Amino acid sequence: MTEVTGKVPMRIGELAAKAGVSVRALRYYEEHDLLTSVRASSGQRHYPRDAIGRVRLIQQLYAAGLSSRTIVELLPCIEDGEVTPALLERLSRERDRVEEQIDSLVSTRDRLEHLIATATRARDVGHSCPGWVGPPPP
Amino acid sequence: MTEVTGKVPMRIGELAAKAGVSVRALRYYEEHDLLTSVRASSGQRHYPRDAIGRVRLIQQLYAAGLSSRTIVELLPCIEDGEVTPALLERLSRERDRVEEQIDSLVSTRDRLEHLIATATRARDVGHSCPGWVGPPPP
DNA sequence: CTAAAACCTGACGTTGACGTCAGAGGCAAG
DNA sequence: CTTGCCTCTGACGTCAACGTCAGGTTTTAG
Repeated sequence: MTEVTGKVPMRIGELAAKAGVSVRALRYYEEHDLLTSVRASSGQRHYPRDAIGRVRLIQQLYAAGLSSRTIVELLPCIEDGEVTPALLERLSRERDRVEEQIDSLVSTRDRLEHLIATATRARDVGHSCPGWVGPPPP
Repeated sequence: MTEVTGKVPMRIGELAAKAGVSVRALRYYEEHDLLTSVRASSGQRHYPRDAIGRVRLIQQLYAAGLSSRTIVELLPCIEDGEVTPALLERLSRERDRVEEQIDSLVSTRDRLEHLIATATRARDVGHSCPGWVGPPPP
C-alpha cells in the first residue's frame, strides 16, 4: 500500500505524484532555484509537506506565461511576503501582463463561440431546408 | 516617403510592418500553410490587403496557445465558414481549452492582486504581513 | 538476503516559432 | 550604370522546459 502521508520524509517521487508533475521537472526546478530540498546523507532529496503547494504555485505561474527567471525573482516575495519596492513594481507589471492576456483570450473565446454558434445554426437549419424554415430548438 | 496603401502589390516587408510581425514569421507561416501568396515572375511574394487581418488572426490564435498544426486545421473553417462536424468538434474543444486557460489566469491574477494589496498595505502600515496562504487541495 | 523499485548525476535529445547569416538576385532613383 | 534597399532560398542557431537514456547507488518488499 502507498505511504499514507506518514512521518517518513517526502521524497521526490511522492512530491511529483502529489503535485502532478514529473520527477525530472522537480530536479529542473531545483537546478533553477525555484525549489529547495534537504539532502539525506545518501544524497536523496527530502521535502517538507508544503512543497506541494509551492510546486503547484510554480505550475500556475508557468501557465500564466512567466519564465522561470521571473518566477525565481518573485517567489521569495510571494512565499515570505518579503516585498521591496522593485519587486512590487515587478508584481504589478506581471499582473498587468496577465490582465492583457485574459482580455486577449476572452476575445478569442468569443470569436470561437460566435463561430460555433453560427456553424451550429447553419447545420441545424440548412441541412434539411434551405433558408429559414423550421422551429427553433428549445 | 512610404507608399500610401497604393496600387502596387503589397510585398512581404509591408505586410510584416502592417501586421506587426517579422518577415521571417511570414515565410514561416507560408511554409506551414497558414498563409498563401501570389508569386511575381521574379519570385517575390504578393499579398492581398486582407492578408493583414489573416496574420493578425494567426497571431491571436498563437497567443491562445494553439499550435500551427491546429491553426492550419481551423483556418479554412474560420475564414470560409466551411464547417464539418469533425471541425465543429475541434472548435468546441479549443474553446473549452481557452475557457480553462482563462479561469486559470483569472485565479492567478487574483492571487497577484491580493499579494500586491497586502504588500501595499504592509508598506503603508510599516511591517510585513504573514506569508502567503495557499488554496485548499482538491 | 535478494530482487525490484526508487533515486542519484551527468549529458544528450526534443519541440515550436521563429532569429540570423550567407550568397545571389530584383527594382526604383539619380 | 551604380548605389542601396528589398527580396529570395537554404540552412544552421536559439531558448525554455523538460524527456530520455546510461550507469551506478539506495531503499524497500518479501
